[in-house]
Amino acid sequence: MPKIVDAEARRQDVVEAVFRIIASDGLERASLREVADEAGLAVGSVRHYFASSDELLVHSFSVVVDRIAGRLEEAFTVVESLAVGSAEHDAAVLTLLGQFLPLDEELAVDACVWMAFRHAARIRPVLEQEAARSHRAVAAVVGRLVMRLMPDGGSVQERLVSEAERLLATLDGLSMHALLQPEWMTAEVCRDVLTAHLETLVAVPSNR
Amino acid sequence: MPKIVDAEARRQDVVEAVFRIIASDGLERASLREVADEAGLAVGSVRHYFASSDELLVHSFSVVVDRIAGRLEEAFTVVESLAVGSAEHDAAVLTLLGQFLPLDEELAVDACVWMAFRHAARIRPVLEQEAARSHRAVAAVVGRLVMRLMPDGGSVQERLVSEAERLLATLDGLSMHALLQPEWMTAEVCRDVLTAHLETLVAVPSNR
DNA sequence: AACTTTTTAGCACAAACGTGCTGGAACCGT
DNA sequence: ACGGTTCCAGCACGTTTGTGCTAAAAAGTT
Repeated sequence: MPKIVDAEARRQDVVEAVFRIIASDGLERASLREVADEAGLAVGSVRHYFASSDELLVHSFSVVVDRIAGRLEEAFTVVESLAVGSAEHDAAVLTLLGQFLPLDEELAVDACVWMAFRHAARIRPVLEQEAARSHRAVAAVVGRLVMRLMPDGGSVQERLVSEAERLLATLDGLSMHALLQPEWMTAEVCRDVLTAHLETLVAVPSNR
Repeated sequence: MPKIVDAEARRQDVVEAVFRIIASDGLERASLREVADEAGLAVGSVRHYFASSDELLVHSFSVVVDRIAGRLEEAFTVVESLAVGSAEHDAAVLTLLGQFLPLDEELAVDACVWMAFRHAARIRPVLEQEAARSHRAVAAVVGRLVMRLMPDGGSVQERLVSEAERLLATLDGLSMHALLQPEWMTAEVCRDVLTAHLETLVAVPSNR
């Protein structure tokens, strides 16, 4: 039999090389040659594990989507295990929302890569499917969270979707600003914005 | 003397070709040859008006920034001319915030181009300056608007910046979702999100 | 009509890209 | 020891890119 190499682990190495390149030089520099160099391989070797450049990028996209969705699900189970309104619950919610933001090195790379792929998916049809999957996964968690936090339990369908979208937009906007204008955006401002938003979520059902 | 051509108008034609290409095929396809084709010119002609590809892109960026900043300033003077709290005032505020969103064809192209350049500026140093200018211009208008709308007139400096950032993040997030996931994002949801946000802005000063 | 200067068009080159293809290296089961 | 299979490396080809350079076309002034 042949040389035994853990193919899946090798693929993962290559994917992480892709992540590093996207984070530092952008998606357009993630060519086969650059990726191979970054991974310490030859172009032919990378192409042994990924049939084409498109397959490499699509797979990389799916990996980052899985990572983010996994973190969100995990953080949400923590939230579910706590009593609504308790201090621990509020902290867990903030932790959950913090998964969207580039608060440490690993989160920053993921946020950066995720953002790059989502924007690329607008143009490149091969990425469309993963982009839709990513949107569904994130919207599901945010939707459940909003349902849990809203005073009336999100009984009004119409208001639920608009509040979910409002939270999601704020999160993506914050993440984007933190990536693009880091000099104007501190972790403290992020936290303040999130807590302010949460107050507006649990507070006013008011008229409407 | 030579053939007389309105050089500035020609430059503007080329810039608009750049916009169309970015909106439909992304920034990475905005090469000199593609732009020349789209503008109905030869590569050499485009290069007569723009010394290099970088200069063309930087100038295009500055044009879209000027366009957006101009619309915002204009809409803000309308807001300033009305009494705070009146129905016309609220409508004018919504109109102002709507300038960020791809609500019609022209706004969509601008939002798309603006988004593309801002993300590219993370990587390409030539675009850095314009990105910073764009951020300052937009943050200034949003900051003044928040100061005008907040119940205490935005007297608490710290809360003012976090509320301004919160509004800005929501706007950019909404715009991004409208561009990337148009199928999940209707103009109605956009409006609902904005009105909901405005209610949270004028409502609770609360504790803190 | 001739001249001058702007405008337009295009060629040529090096660099980088994806990909089809070939050949050697490494390694496991026999 | 020795095949057979997998893994690794790289060449070669056709495209596309930015840019330096040349030269024809166009048009107002003399």
